[in-house]
Amino acid sequence: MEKNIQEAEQYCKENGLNFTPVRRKVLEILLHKNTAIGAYEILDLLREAGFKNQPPVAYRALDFLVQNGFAHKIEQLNSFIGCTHPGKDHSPAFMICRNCDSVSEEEALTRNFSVSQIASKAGFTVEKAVIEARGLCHSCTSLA
Amino acid sequence: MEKNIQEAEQYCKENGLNFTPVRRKVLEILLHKNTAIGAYEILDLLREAGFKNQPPVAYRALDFLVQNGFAHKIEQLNSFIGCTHPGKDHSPAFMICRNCDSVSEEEALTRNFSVSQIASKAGFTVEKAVIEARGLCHSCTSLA
DNA sequence: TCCAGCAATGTTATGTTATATCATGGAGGA
DNA sequence: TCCTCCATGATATAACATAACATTGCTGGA
Repeated sequence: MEKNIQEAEQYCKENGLNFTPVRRKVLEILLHKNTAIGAYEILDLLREAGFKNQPPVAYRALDFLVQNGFAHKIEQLNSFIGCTHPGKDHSPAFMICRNCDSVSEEEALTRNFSVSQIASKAGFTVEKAVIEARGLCHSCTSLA
Repeated sequence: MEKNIQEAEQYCKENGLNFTPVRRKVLEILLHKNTAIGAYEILDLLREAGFKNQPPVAYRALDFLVQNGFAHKIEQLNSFIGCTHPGKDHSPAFMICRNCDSVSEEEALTRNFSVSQIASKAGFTVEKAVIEARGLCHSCTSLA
């Protein structure tokens, strides 16, 4: 945990990113749990820790963390989870347990593994998978 | 389009599902576009068509359609898209174009294809992929 | 030193998405 | 008939997210 924070700090230093107290605190909050946390729950925890607690405070910090690979948004839950191997250009697959709410991040590596392969490696039983890719469709690629 | 509606009607008849006017209308709305539509936009269109337009009206119809495979929710956009091959137990992958906002549904078949394979078949250039699976984690599977 | 520029944070307000809850109506079976 | 079930009507509010403008505090150059 503390090790991950230090790595994040180091990474920021090397890349000219500003690892401010709120951002650090939010990352600490995220890494503290193995479930995803909503922005407003984070906001509560920030207030308890003496930070301001208007929504933008949390969302800005989360933007920063997501932007720079320290956290991910879980779209199905409208919530966020810390990333334990930031910095790398990775393309993760998340396994969300409907029983214990745990979320585990599995590396899809070069994007050449299927959901079922990833899941079975992780011992996860998939009931429903959401796959959404953003990018450029065929015609828009042609135009560019 | 009209053909898809009729198929949906047929499917409902065979499966004891109630294909009511609102549900039909919402499906028509969804199938009319190749982009995803938000619930409140659907609500507006429902009102124009003479339906009631409180939020639950749209959300209930959408629940029905999603539940029964006539539509899908695009999590990244908080919006919905009609499904052109409902009824089957399929596991789709969505290609969302950031330029023209089109959303195309590609079949991931037995879940044994990777996002990149699916995308390249569709001529889609992936910039960011979201993969989220719901189910049971290793420990919760063991307990059951 | 002074101040222009910039990034981050503070603050207020509001927009957007989604659900809980209770009431009403209508079809079909005991 | 009466009861149950499902769908819808209606009201209220919860939960999630961002716009817009003010303030602060640092940094680097004149």
